This record gives sequence, C-alpha cells and structure tokens, in this order.
Amino acid sequence: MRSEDIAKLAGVSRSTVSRVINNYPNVPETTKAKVLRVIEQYQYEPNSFARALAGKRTDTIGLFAISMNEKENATRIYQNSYFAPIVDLVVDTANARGFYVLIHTVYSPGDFQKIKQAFLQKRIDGGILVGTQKDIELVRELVSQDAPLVLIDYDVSEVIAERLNKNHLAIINSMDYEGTAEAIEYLISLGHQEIGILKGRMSTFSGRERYAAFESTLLNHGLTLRQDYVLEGEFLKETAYVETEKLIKRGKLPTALFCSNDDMAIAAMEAFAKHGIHIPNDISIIGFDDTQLASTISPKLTSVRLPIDDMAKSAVEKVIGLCNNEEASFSNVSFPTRLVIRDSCKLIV
Amino acid sequence: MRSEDIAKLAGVSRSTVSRVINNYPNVPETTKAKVLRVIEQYQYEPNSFARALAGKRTDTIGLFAISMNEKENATRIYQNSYFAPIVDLVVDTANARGFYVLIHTVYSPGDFQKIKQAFLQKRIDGGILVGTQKDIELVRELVSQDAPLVLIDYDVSEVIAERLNKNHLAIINSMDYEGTAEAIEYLISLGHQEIGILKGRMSTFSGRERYAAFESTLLNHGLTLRQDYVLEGEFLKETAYVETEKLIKRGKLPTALFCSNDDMAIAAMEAFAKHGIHIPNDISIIGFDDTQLASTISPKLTSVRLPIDDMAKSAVEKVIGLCNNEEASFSNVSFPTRLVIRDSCKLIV
DNA sequence: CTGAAAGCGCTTACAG
DNA sequence: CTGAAAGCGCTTACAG
Repeated sequence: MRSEDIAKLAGVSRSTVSRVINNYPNVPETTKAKVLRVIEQYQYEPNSFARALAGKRTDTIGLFAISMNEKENATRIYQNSYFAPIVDLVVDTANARGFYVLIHTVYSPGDFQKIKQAFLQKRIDGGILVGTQKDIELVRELVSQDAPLVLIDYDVSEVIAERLNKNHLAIINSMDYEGTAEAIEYLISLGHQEIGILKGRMSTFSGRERYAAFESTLLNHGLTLRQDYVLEGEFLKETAYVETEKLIKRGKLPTALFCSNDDMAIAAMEAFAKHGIHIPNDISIIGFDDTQLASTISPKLTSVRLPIDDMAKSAVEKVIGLCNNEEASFSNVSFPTRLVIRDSCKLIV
Repeated sequence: MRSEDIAKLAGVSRSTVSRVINNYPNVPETTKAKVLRVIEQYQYEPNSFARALAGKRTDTIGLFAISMNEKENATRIYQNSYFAPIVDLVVDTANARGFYVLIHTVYSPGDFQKIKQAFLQKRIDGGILVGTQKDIELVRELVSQDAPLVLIDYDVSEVIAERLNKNHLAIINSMDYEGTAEAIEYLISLGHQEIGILKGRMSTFSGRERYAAFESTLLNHGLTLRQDYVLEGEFLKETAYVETEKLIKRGKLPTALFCSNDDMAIAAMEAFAKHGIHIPNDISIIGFDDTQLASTISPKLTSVRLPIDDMAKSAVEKVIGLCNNEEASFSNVSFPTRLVIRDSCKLIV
C-alpha cells in the first residue's frame, strides 16, 4: 500500500494524500475526510524511508551509551544504576513525543565511528551522548556538521576552551559540586572533623567535581585534609574494597568516609563489616547516586540523589528542540541533587 | 556527499560505486581500490534511507518491551532486573552483528500500534517482543505480513492452538518448569515436607509454568499441597509482603517457601524479619530469577538463575537469521535455568 | 566488467 | 484548492 494507491482509492492525487498526511492547511475538510477514511481503512503508513529521503525528518533520536573503562564489566552497561534509568526516561519521553530511539553502546574508541555513521547515514535527527570519556574530537566533528547533539555529564569549560562550534549543542549536568558540599556539610554538622574520601575516576567530570567539592568544603571549615584518608576508588567496587582494607590496616580511621558513588560505599561497608568495624557506630558512611541498593542494604545508606530523571527528560526535550530549531543554539543546564538521609551516619558527641 | 560525487571523483559511474559498497564480486580489484580510496578519503556513508528505499534492508531491529501491569511502576521498565539485561545483550549482540536497535516501550494496548507502525513504515527488518501480556491478535497481524518476529517468554501451545502463520517466527523461553522442579526437589532433599508458594501473575506464561511445576513436584513426591500455603503474589513486592503477613497471622507456617521471583522472595524476607521470624532457621526461602539483590541481601538468597543472556543473544541471532531468510521459518528454543544455592535454605533434621 | 536508465515511495515547489 | 513533474540518493536488471 503506497500513497499512490490511497490516492486512487480516494479519487485524488498523491500530492493531496501527502498534504493530508502532513496536515497542511490548504486542504478542505471534505477531501481531507475522504482521504483519511481510506487511510484508516487500509491502515496505511507512509514509508519512513521515502519520507526521510524526500526531505522529512526521521523522527528518530540516537542514544549512545559510552563505557570505555576496561575494568568495568563492559557488557553490563544497561544494568548499571546510572544508565538504566537514563534509558528508561529517554525512551519514554521520546516515545511520548512521537520519536523513536536508536540505541547504541560504545565500548571502544572504534565504536565512536558508529555514532558518526548514524548521523552520516541520516538514521537519526539528533543524538544524546551519555557516559564516561566522551571523545572531544568526535564531539568536535559532530558539532561541526551541525548535528543536533546533547551531552550528559560534560565539562562545559572544556567545550568553551576547545572552542567548539556550539550550534545545535546542549549540555546537561547534575550539580555534583553542590551535592557533595551538602553531604560534607552534613557530616560536619554531625560533629565529624576527620573525614575521608573514596575518590571517583578523575578522568570523569563528575569524579573531579565531587573531589573538588570535598576538598574545598573541608578547607572552608578549617578542617585538615589528611592524605592517608584520600583513597583512589575509581568508581569501582573492587578497587574501593581493596583501598578500604588498606585504610583499615593502616590503623587509624577517619570518623566518616564520603564515597564518590554508592557502589564504592557498599564495597567499603563490606570491607568494614569483614573487619568487625560497625557502621555507623565506628565510622559514618555517605554515598553518592542514591541507587536502589542504598535503601536496601543494612544499615540503609545515606546518599546524594542524582537528578537522573530530570536530566534524561531534559536531554530528550533539548535534542527534539534542537532538531526543530526551536531551541537556542547552545544551552547548558544543571539540575540539583538531594541529600537523602538514612542510617549510615552518626552524631558525634 | 552522494554516491554520484564519489563516482565522479573516482572516474566511474554510480553503478560501480554501488557495486563496490555492496561488495559485488564482479568488480576488478583495481577499480575497487580506486573507489574505496575516495570513499575513505571523504568518509562517505551511503544514505540509509535511500538504500532501504531502493530495496536494501534497514539493518535495524526493533526491541519492544511490553509492560502493561498497572500495579507496577510502569515508568521503570529498564531498571527492572529482567528487562535490563535483555536490553544489554540485545543491543550488544545486534551492534556486534552490524545492526542498529530501535527500542520502544509498550505500556498500554494503544501502544501496540507503535509496533505495527514500525514494521509498516519499514523502520525495522524484524522485531523482538519481550514482556508480559503479548497481544495474540497483534502477533497474528504481524506474522500474517511475514514480519520476522521473535517472542521471548511465550507459550508455544498458544501459538499452535491459535493457528498462527508461523513463517518468520521464533519463540525463546527459559525452562521455568524444570527450574522450579529442581528448586522444589532441592527443598525436599533438605527434608522439607511442608512447602508453600508465592505465586506469580497467572496471566503470564512463566507464572503458570512455575506454579504448575511446584504443584506437580509436590504430588510426585506424595506431599500434600495445603491451600493456605498458596499465596497470590502476582510477581509484586507489595502484594507478596501483604500475603506473607497474612500467612504469618494465620499462625502455622510451612517449613519452606518457594517464591516465584526474587522480588517477592525479598518482600517475604522483610515481612518475616519484621515479625521476628528468622531465615533460614525458622523458615527456608527460595527465589527465582537470581537478580543482583539475591546475592547482596542477608542472608544471601538461594535462587533459580534465568538464562537471560542466552535468551537475549539467541533472540538477536534468530531475528537476524529470519531477516536473512537463513533460519528455518519457525523455531522454538528453551534454555535451562540453574539453581544457585546460597544461605536461605536449611537442612531439616 | 561497466554505464544509462528505471524504480523505490515519498514531498514540494510550480503552475493553474 | 489540486495535479503533474521533478527530485531525494540509492540499487539493480538490462544492454553492451
């Protein structure tokens, strides 16, 4: 069933069928109704490729999940508590707006080619990039072609410094700096003076932000930052576990440990438990991300909730807006985090 | 950059460029090399829509996640421990085979239309349907058009009984019946004689299979099936929690409880914990699915592991095979589960 | 081995 | 208001 067939059945030309389908104003209600009836009856759907080829959009956006850390179990990206809700919200929001979502994972630099391809082959109108280690050169190439692009969790100053073409570009972040500061302030308000940190991967924007906020909040309060309380966790459970055990073996513990994500917080809790160190009585723990596990483990973990829902929804709105040319050509929005207080931190007297 | 441009630059015709791109045998190495060099140099990618329109495939498969249970938090489908790994494996497997994945969620019967549309608009070469309550009428419509289709977790006898056109159709299942039987046999081998069940949603294939296996394994061993030990859990945490509390209030407990999924097992554990009933000393618990949480909670949950990886990978292989017409027109494969023994079941003496 | 031409199924100025 | 025609960028018999 092609538009030609519909045209014949309705006694009009293909042009008119097309006008009806695309809701052009200059077609009288009666012809419109006539055509629509036939379309309805035969469940006609215009061929999306022919449409796109003839100049219409594809009504498809790309969602590219980048995970290039060899240490992570690379084949489990959508089970990750960070990616999963993003997929959820992006797909739902896009679907609700009548867009399809093409989803692709990037595990190696070679896979970046696939992102470019999706654009060059005109498979998508725009794309959302999420995950660690976005390749600035790829981004440069994409934006130089005016491909509508949204970056989630990206350092804006890098974009500025690199003098990227900022047309059709949007950047979505969470306010990790402020969120971390709030968490540390909370610990301080409980009376903690000796606070340690499990750092995230410093090659990521969020890893750097969380550490920077930790450092400056301590300094602002005149607290000392002991280097043996600074653990390189790299956002990974295994690394965090090992580092925590090293800390324990060194003898002296901080009274509180800020963990740059929940995975590491849980690993630390396991390490402490194994050595008979009780949470929160012996040491207070605070996580980041507020994953599902945070409220499930015992004791329940106090954590900083990431505004993933807002970020994902906003990313879709932005990319659709950019495709429609109804968005300002460059935007940069950050959503606030929220400290969720549970049972893993203790008041010091 | 169009094939025409490449042709000019390489000093050949569009036909030849096309032949090179599609790897036709009848083009000499030297012309091939000449053309490839230009393609390389300009990073040319053929327009996917023009290709598809001219008869080539789209190299895209659809993944449709169906979740129509109003009680579930419908907007969280990809965070579900069942869907998330399927998305993972489907996307990865498809990407590795050079296919893109179009992903769409179905929350209401109206959304089914979107699946049909994706096919009618020729956006995809084939599709994978996963989730509860697949609409048999939709499936009938799709298969009647010979759309390559793979159904995950679907009752084969229904397909047979409904006399569907089985061309270009494949069905992938897990061996829930055998898995459940193994779990119950295990409990019996530990000495349990009074075994209860938290049932899944009986409108789903897996819900029915798991219950049927429970029932017949008890009977096979001459054990009685007490109706007050049969709880309607509907696969939901909340329902399971309420039903477990009712069981507790009734006074007499079974010595073991088989839960048709881990979510319900965890809810039951919470209910028992609240009433001071100890696991596994007072009651043994066994779950199904072996989700991430099973190995995290305390005590660690014994559970039946679903072969989700095999299922998802196989689904992609099947759908690609069907698109290539290299698969038998109908197939039906089931993968075995595996009982993962942890700490939630006790030997009875 | 290779090019000219038709065709895939739409949209959109253009002309009326 | 509406149709004939050109064009989107490919592929593929067809002819040579």
